Amino acid sequence: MRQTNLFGRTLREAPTDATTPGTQLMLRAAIARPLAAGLYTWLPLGFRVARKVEQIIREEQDRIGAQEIRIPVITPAEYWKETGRWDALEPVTFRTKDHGGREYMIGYTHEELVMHHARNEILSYRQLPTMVYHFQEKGRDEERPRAGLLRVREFVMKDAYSIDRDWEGLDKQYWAQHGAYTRTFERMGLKAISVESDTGNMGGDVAHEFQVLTEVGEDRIVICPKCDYKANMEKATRRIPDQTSTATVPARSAIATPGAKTIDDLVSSLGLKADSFLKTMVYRDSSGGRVLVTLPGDREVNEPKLRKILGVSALKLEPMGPIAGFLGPVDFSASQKLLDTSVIKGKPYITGANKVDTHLKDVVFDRDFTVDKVVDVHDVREGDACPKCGTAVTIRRGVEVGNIFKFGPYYADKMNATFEAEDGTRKPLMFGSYGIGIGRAVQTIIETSHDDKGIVWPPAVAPFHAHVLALATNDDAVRAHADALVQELEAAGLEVLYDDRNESAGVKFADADLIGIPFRLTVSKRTLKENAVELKARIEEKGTLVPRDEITKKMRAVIGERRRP
RNA sequence: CGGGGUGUAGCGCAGCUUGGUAGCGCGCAGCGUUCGGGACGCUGAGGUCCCGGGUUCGAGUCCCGGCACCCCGACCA
Repeated sequence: MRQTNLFGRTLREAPTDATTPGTQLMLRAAIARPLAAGLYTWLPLGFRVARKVEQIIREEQDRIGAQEIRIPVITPAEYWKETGRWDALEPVTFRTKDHGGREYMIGYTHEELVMHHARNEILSYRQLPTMVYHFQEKGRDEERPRAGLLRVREFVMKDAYSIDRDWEGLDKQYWAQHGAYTRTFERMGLKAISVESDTGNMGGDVAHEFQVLTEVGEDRIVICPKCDYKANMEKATRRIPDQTSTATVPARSAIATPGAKTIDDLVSSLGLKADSFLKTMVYRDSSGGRVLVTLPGDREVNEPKLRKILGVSALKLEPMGPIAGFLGPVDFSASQKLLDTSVIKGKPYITGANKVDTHLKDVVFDRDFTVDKVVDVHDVREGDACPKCGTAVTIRRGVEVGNIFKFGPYYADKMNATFEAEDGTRKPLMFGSYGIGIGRAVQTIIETSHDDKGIVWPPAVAPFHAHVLALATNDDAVRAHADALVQELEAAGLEVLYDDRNESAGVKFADADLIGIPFRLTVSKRTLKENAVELKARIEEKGTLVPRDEITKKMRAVIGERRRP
């Protein structure tokens, strides 16, 4: 590929609205261009990377026996209505109607469609287990796209679906995918770790995410430095010290706390620590009843955990008017009262009195108030005890590059998808799904593999194997030699980007560093004199002269024997 | 969903306070000189100043309304 013909140009300066280093490099190196908020067009350099990422995924999916199919982008409403997700996904999906008024959405994901086909194709246990996958666009009307390709509104995902007779079979295919993911990310140069995750609006209950730790990530991951515990903060738990206070506590009494509407206010006005208080909040459950949630003043509600407990997809604090800020669990009537597991038994707390400017002191759980359920609804923090081994955990940011879900019969039950088992009974198809976002993977590679000059592509996903630079393109001898070299390399099966532009050496070197192709081959008057070519790896400071007649063999060796198809 | 910021040439920005011929750097085109780390000279092209309305003799600039994009926060009782 001649660079004079390359569609898309490199930028000296990144647009100011590109905030992460990877986004800046992605734009500067002509990987992709924005079209609208959260919508990007792949340019040739980026598209080549995306295709290589896809190919690695394809090979690893094929290796575990998954079969490639393709389901349309435009999906009819009827299947989504069977599972209730037509309504549940409304706020985050793109929808349209055909001329006959029939409703469609751009697939947010494809579980329903796979399940629909599966129930028609799979009649007998003899056809199981099986696994299919496809690469297809997903449309998600994200409230807030961000960081270039990291969170967008349309993107290609590889989504795979396993179908089994029973939990045992599902478990086997689930872990086969887990293994495939580990190999897939390793091959594309991503250091991804597997963490326990919440299942969100996907349904089901067992899930892992593959997270790449980086400061630009939007997820927070709880990691135990000692054992193997790793979990998304949305799901993470901690070992709670078994504390019980046996001190004799005087009867509760009211105290005046004018204007002290927050824990911070109370801490500063009463001079006590935040964990001396109980904070109480009111939400609504799925049937519209008031839910009272009480937890220690130094802890915060973990909304994903609470959503799951309440079975709702969105949470909203109930407007409580003037007594907001003075709420407490004593004598408050609600359809459900929840207490967080970290509230210490027997300990006297200060709580709101459900009366303006008033709190109650010496409030003890079980003596002064009772609850319906004690549940884990609090955030884990840096330094909390690991739930497995008790070591202080750390919290890091991560990008979720892949996820795997074990649904079991969840979709089959809703969609009446059954097969005839060996004993003649009808059983639900056991289901799992497994996703990797292509664009996010590419952007994450850039975020985690660059230096101050540009991208450093892992060889397996680089847009080209080699970047040939002809210095002084107006020199006939240099040009002729570079032309011949490129031809020879391409004939040997190498993918070559050829900088044949009439630019200064500095510009060419700078662009080569920016684009980040693993190997740079320089042809110049200087190298011609030695009858050699300068070979420099992107990750090395200096290059070496390689004799002209050995260069192709040498490049074949460093790239591997891989030929172009 | 809320808050903040920004829209002027392909990119980065100035001009707006105080209304009066739309600018700078990079990039781009032509010619010439250069040619191993973002070269130099000369000449030149390139604008719906986000959109609509208003005020005014006159609006990039002032006023009103809208749109787009970016960032932050996810309501903490």
